[in-house]
Amino acid sequence: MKTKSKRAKHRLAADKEAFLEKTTLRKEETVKSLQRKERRTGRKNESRQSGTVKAKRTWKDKDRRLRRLESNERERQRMHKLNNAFQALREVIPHVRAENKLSKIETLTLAKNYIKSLTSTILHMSSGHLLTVDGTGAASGSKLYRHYQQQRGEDEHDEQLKKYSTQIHSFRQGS
DNA sequence: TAGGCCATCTGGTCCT
DNA sequence: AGGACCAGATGGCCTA
Repeated sequence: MKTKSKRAKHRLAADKEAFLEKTTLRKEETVKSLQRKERRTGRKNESRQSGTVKAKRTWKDKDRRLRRLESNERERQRMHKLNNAFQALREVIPHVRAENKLSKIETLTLAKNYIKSLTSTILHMSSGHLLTVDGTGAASGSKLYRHYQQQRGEDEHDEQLKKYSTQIHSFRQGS
């Protein structure tokens, strides 16, 4: 695992505004490069086309170009939403230092193991509680527990906890 | 400088 | 038909 502390610190130091500025800058650069590209291809097309055919094509090209730009914008918005969701997920995963920004793949992997460890913990606790209360183990909680054991095996609980805490540890180490 | 991560563009496919 | 979703390509930034 790659060390992230420096980059993460740098990212946090730069506030949201700076980030937005950067994004805008990137966007402007992209637009400029697209315009350059367009001018190049435009010149090429101009040399090939003539008369009304040329006018029609230009109109069609402009229309197509406009649609493309619109769908690019929508795609950008969609990706921003996705990134917001990633950020929200990062914020609910405990025991990770705030400045240690997780990558997307790290976020997903850690979240998966966290959910697994929580699930097995809850099932263990509810099963133990119900068994001591009614002594039969016939309650729905312990049925659920038995089902979980059939699916996962008895040692899975400790495995999940170990896996999760190891992962947390490795992120803390920045390894 | 190589490699990882990310944002964006793009064309294809699916869905409403 | 038009928007949403997806995956590949590309290029920029950052770190070791």
